[in-house]
Amino acid sequence: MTEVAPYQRIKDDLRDRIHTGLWRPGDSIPGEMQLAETFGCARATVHRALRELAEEGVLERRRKTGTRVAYPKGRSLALDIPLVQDEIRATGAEYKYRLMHRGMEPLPALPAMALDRATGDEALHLQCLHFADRRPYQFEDRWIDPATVPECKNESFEETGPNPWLVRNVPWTDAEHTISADIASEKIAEILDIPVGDPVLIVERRTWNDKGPVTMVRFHHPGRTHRLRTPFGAR
Amino acid sequence: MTEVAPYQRIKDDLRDRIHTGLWRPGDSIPGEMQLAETFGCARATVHRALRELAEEGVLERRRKTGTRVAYPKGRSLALDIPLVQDEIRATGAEYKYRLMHRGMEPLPALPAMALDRATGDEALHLQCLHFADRRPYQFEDRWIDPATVPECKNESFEETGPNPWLVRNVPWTDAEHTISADIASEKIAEILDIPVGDPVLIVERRTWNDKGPVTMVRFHHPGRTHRLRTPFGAR
DNA sequence: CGCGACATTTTGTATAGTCATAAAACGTCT
DNA sequence: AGACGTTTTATGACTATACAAAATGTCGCG
Repeated sequence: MTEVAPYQRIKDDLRDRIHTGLWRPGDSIPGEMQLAETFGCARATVHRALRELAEEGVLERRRKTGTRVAYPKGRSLALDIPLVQDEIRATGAEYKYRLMHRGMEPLPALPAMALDRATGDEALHLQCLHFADRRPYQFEDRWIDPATVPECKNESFEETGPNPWLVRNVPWTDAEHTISADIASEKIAEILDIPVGDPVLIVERRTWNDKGPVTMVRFHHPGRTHRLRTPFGAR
Repeated sequence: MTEVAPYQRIKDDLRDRIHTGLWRPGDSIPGEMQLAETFGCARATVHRALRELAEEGVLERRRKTGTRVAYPKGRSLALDIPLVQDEIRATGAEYKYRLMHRGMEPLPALPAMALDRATGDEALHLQCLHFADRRPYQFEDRWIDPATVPECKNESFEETGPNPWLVRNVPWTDAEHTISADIASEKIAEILDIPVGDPVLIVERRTWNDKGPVTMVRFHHPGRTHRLRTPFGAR
């Protein structure tokens, strides 16, 4: 029943040989044809296993030279960044959303640069608060480029946050995330209901379309309580 | 030019249909056979395109039901966490390493829990500083489980940091990362040469083997200057 | 000796055909 | 009508084969 697919068995087997140290970084491993023979399967099956392992960064493949065990590079760490409401509801807490500010405004220097526009160009500025069990959980400070997303001007964002709306209505192709730490300014402290000087964890996101920059947003979290964590067993 | 592989063209084409809104989340898309016909290729080629798009989370596939466009879930964000020395040297700065402390010590409560051992069990405790151009860049506070990695007791870690050594000598299978923000305590402030109360970005990592927990480590970075960022164009 | 043309090797991709598997739809029997 | 087994259908996986592309090594010519 839970018969594993052959290509999976091969992947696991090869991974094992690396994890046990039988094959070490830099080692050349047998060619596809030879492996196919030892595993008693077609080359295509071995190929798939090797291809996927290479995609995961475990192996490095070059034509003619063959396949070798990759030197461990930096870990690439897969963080899950779910929609806030999902994240909060997953913990069993009650989610609440409040729009604090909405208006077309000239872009200050920093967001302008982030959106690749000139300082002073008009853009939609949104500030929202997300609550978990009536306590501030995340402060969202967002700019949306009306040139790329003209529909945003007709949205009030009173009821639903910009994130779900954007995710649903504006497909994007590229994103960049930046994570940093800061301390709460007076304004941020008041908004998040924490003492001035407390740590704040900041996630900044910029997204692009084929048409250009879509939005740039900074999420502020109370740093003492908030953590970003990878799911266990990410391989 | 047909320099791109057909399965890639198909992937891009399908992605486009989604990004342009032709196909929207929840929509069913044509079956493999039908797509194969419209693209003028074999079913296997379409299959590969669909499989990879499903792996990327763009599509959802169920037998008999067919393939449909996935509702955008949380983004999973791939952070690169390179070895410190690579990270520093990549910026052109000079890298320097200093071992501050090394000793077999009874585990305090927190690291003990992280390593899944009893408080008071002996483990190897290391504290190191990594410099970029003579300025403190990262403070590393690490515990290594000697039960899983007995060789660690013979390593001085005077010259090379524990990270490269572990990466090279102790294969691991699972890792968990946690990112959080804090403010500099007196001790951390002195070590990192920043004012007390400044923000600190903390990355914590736990890694496992088939034999059990390997190591747990906390990296402290000056938060005003340090950023974690995703590589651009991660799709 | 230098260097370009060519052959070889190994991975990459495509194809058709087969079998497996899951789930929905259908039909039959009670 | 409802329960249960059968058929249908779409995806999932594997095999075998063929050819393409890339990198390397080699041969031969000037």
